[in-house]
Amino acid sequence: MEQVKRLRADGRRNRERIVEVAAELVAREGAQVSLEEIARRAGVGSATLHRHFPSRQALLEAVFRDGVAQLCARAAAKPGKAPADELADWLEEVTVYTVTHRGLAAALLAGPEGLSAEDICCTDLLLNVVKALVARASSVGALHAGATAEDLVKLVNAIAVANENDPTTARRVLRLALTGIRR
Amino acid sequence: MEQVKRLRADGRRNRERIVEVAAELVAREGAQVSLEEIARRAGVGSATLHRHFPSRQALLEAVFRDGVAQLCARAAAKPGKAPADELADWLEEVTVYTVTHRGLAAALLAGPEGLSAEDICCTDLLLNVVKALVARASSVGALHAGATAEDLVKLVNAIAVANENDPTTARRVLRLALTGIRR
DNA sequence: ACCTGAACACCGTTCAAGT
DNA sequence: ACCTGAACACCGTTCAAGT
Repeated sequence: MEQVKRLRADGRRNRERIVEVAAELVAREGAQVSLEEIARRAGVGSATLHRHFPSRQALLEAVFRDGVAQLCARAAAKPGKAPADELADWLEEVTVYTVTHRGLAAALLAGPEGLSAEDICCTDLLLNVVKALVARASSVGALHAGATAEDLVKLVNAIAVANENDPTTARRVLRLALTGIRR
Repeated sequence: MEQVKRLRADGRRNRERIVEVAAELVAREGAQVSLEEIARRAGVGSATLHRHFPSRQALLEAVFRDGVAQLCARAAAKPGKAPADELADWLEEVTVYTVTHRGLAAALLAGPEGLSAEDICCTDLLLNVVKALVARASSVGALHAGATAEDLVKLVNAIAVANENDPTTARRVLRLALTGIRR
């Protein structure tokens, strides 16, 4: 799943170990965790971490990409609901997933900046799924014209980053946003 | 407007100078600007900054409080629109104000944490206004039951923090959220 | 009462030197 | 080709010593 450049065996081992330790520490301390500490616990020099992952964002993406890809894979396997409900439900699922995986919201918000041009970021994975769901709901006329996939992803990311570790509030605020304020 | 404890004249001057410099640097570099640099440019020792403002959040609040208070004061002076429109318009105004004042979104999101218990934070100022507008719109039955003032402030803060320096997108996403996705 | 400068324990990034 | 450890220029916080 994770596409890795051809590396010498020790290089690959180090890379994997760094991501493993990073996942653990980011989950515990958030996206701002010290890179120095990650390197220390992974048993590598700080320069090694930095060459494998030229930016904090690149490391965060490596930590979260597989999980997000799996989340996206689950989007297809849904029962035959009304397309607008399908979209709403999936946005809710993404929101809860993001909020319960510390550091992911921050990574999504930063998007592709700080990444090398070739690798696709988690935001793009999500965006593709949302685009498909929006197209489906649109085609049956169930969607408001202003509801674009880009803005919906922005909205979900925004709510997630503002409610890290609080899935209950995040879900409630998202539902409010998908419903609108007027009776 | 800014309530200041009784201080010796030189203490008061230093405090004012720190807030002045902080406002300038936060506007230019964002909420994460170095406190060390603020102290340096204000011509005080870092310890002095730290005693006047025991946390970064306390300094940010001091930087933004007056502006937010003025924004809140403007809420009353509105023509006689439908209450739900009045609420929507004001939320839009807050969003644009926040997004165009760099660092404010981060300060609002952090809320009262890192502040001494007595001083009221910017979030509370906004919340009071939104509560009043929600009550008015609710009383004429124009509002969806799920739309609480607390969640609306959360929503606005979320959208603002995710769209710093991009008022166009922020406004568009907010309108989407206030309208809902369904046709 | 309030200030300063130094001390402390960090941090991210880069680079020469190793294997 | 990949690694390491040290060097560099920072950072926030605290504390002794000053006025």
